[in-house]
Amino acid sequence: MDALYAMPGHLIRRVQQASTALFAEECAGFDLTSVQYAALVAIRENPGVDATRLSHLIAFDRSTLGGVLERLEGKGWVLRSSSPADRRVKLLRLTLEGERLLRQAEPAVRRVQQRLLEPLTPADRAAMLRLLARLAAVHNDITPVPMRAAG
Amino acid sequence: MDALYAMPGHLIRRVQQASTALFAEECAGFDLTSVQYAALVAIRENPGVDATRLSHLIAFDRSTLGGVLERLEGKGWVLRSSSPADRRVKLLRLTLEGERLLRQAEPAVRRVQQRLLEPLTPADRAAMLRLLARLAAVHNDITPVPMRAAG
DNA sequence: TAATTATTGACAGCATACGGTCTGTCCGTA
DNA sequence: TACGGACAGACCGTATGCTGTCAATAATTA
Repeated sequence: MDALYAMPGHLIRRVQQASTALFAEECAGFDLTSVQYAALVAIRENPGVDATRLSHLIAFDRSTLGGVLERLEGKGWVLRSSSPADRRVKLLRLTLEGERLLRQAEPAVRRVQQRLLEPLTPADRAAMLRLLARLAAVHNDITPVPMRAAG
Repeated sequence: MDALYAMPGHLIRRVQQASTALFAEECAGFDLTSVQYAALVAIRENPGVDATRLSHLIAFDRSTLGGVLERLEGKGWVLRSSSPADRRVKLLRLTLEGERLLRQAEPAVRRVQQRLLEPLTPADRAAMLRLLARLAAVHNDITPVPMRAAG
């Protein structure tokens, strides 16, 4: 069992669990998950994206993203409109409600990030960010998005 | 969007994604997920545990673990037997098949852990492990297992 | 001992996460 | 211009991950 507790895979899973729990706690009042938050931010910064490009931006599986967008649309935070240029595509943008929610939630999300690394010293926090970014970047080069959109 | 890519929460999610992808790749022939592997190892090291104690050991939600155990039992790797001492409890142990599979999969799992941190320098690998362990330990003190079993 | 409380596993329900498939659509090319 | 391949979104199926609830049973206490 020592082996299991020392495995990076297991440790990363635990930290991810902590991250999700902190997000849920801080954003309890917003009916918002971390996944939905990432999607909203990406849509705000890229109004008019389609779902496939969005899935690349935030590294979601396309199937997963479909459900996420459906719920965001249901809550009135996102609009999906057919593209006049390409009838396959649905363009995404935030509603005013969506933008308002995002502004309101941002302080809570900042607290999540802060609390997540709080147990570390400032130097260790910087190191952790650097190392995570490095691993994420390498993975990004190898598998930009879970399988399906690699080619 | 820069903000999103620099958030530890997002980065951890990406690294966890990489970890899962590597596990799936290395263990493709075993019909085994990382979650199932952790459960098998913990049962091997603690023969006769019940599901609730097991969920503490590997930090799974109890409900989630139920489904995992069901699948492991279905594949003939785990036995669930009623406890004579407490009729609420089902005791868990590996079958011979389960032990055999675990032995066979272990090299692949080691490769996963190695490949996951391979992009880092040896010094950075050690740092990463230390920092992850620190964060996981702190979270462990605060929420031993997702909600339900904290008391 | 009887009533209360706690615990265990099962189940329902929602939200990711991923792979596979299908239909409709676009686009380059013959 | 017809055709084959690439691509977009919709679905389906499986596996986590978590919350809440329930019945059975154990432990505690009045």
